[in-house]
Amino acid sequence: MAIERIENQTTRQVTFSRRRTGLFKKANELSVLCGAQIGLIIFSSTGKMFEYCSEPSRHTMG
Amino acid sequence: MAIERIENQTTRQVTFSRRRTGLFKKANELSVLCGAQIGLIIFSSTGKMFEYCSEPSRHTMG
DNA sequence: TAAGCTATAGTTAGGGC
DNA sequence: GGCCCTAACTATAGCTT
Repeated sequence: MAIERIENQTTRQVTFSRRRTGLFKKANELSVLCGAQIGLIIFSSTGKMFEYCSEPSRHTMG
Repeated sequence: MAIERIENQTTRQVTFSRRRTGLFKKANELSVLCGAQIGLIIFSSTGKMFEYCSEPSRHTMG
């Protein structure tokens, strides 16, 4: 599957929902596995905002 | 593989590098496929910063 | 550390409800 | 919109060099 804008609105919406969930999951895994601090903010093409912020880690924070 | 802090420093470093690359790639794919605007900032456990910001999309920007 | 390899675990497109 | 399913695709852990 080519990485280019999905023109069909329904398909784009479904893909956005699925991949956003996957991206948040991956961000959280990276944070936990490696003790990284991560902030992630997404604005959909309709302007809706979604965000993720990692938990503070006792390994990097006091 | 369990999602919990990797204690071995070498393994953690390698995993951080690999997964960070993967996360940036996924963020970019989501942005392009769905016309989303995305900002992502990562601080490694050693305090080094990495960031990603999507390209402006003509579909959501003027 | 950093590549490169590869088996396998994980993600997701497409479809139905 | 959400949830479930499966086939196909992708990411990556563990290993070698």
